[in-house]
Amino acid sequence: MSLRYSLLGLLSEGPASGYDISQRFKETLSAVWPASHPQIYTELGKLDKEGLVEVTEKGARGRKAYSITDQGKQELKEWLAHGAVDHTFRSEALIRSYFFWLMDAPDVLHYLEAEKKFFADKAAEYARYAAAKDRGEFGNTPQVKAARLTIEAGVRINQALAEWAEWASKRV
Amino acid sequence: MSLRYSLLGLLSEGPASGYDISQRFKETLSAVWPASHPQIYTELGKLDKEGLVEVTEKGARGRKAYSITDQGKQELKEWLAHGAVDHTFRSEALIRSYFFWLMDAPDVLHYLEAEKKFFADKAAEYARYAAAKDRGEFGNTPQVKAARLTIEAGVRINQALAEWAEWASKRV
DNA sequence: ACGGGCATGTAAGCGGTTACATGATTCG
DNA sequence: CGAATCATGTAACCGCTTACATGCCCGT
Repeated sequence: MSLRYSLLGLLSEGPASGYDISQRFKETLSAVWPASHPQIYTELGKLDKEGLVEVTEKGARGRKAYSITDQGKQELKEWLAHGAVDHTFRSEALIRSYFFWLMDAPDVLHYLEAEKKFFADKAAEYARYAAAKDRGEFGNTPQVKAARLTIEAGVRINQALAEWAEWASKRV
Repeated sequence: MSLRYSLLGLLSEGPASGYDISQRFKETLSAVWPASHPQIYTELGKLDKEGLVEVTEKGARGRKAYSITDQGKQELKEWLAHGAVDHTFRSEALIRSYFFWLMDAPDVLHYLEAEKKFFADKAAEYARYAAAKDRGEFGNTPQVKAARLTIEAGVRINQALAEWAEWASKRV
């Protein structure tokens, strides 16, 4: 259901094609939710059939720009106001730590080193993006402000995990 | 693939039934990876067919205890040593922050308040568990030490998100 | 003895990934 | 003009969830 409402939310900012949405996802939302392009295209098709979005523009090479309908807006607001929150958390990378006892210490340290770097780089990448938003490079619309909050979560999670990797390697 | 290797890893600690594994998952691993019981039972069946695990004990009311085979051990070690790490991160709860601009400020604050509490509670729950492990209540085997690292990641992520919710509510 | 939770499963369906396919532009 | 990349999709498959089904054991 998450992708569904993500699409409705993104289309609330204005009409967009599948490709547009794919790009916008990469910028910020991908920090907290992945979305592949086939899934986006098929989901847009479903939303269209259900009348929650509609094609309002056709451009070059088969480009179809979708707009959210009133029904779509209503469903999105309903979800935001009353939809249950799913707190499920998934991280394959962390599963492995549970099985460190099956690995040699040097391999574990090597793994943790790489993980630390990965998370630190991600955190830095998101932090740069956040700083650009703070400088007003994307304007100061409510949308940008909200996205600023989301990206901050990305920064903090990745920072926390980089520190965790550091801490863990001292314990091995 | 993650569940598959989680099962092989858990069975490396000793024979266990589907239910046993379900319980052990809840204790620690569920902080970083969810696993429902139907999925566990079906995956154990598949692993059995492939010869990576085998039924070594049959008990009351159809209980089947599985053990990891040599082939299973080998496949697990191969994964731990050379398997690619998937860093995908999923959190429905954070998606919503991207759409705060569609909500009334009071609703947003209310949502963030609840989120903060949720994450703080989770962090505290995992921290209690970690403290018990540090006190040696579960022994001091390599397995317990590794699980200690995993649970620490759970603590830190949830702490980070509780702080994020606090920070975000000041920015609304 | 029987009600509630323990324990084990099966089946259907959806969400999501991977692989494949194709035409349209842009750039060197 | 050819290569790379942009942009849009389709199909098959798999992981995972939800709902259903069932028998056993324990406490009252």
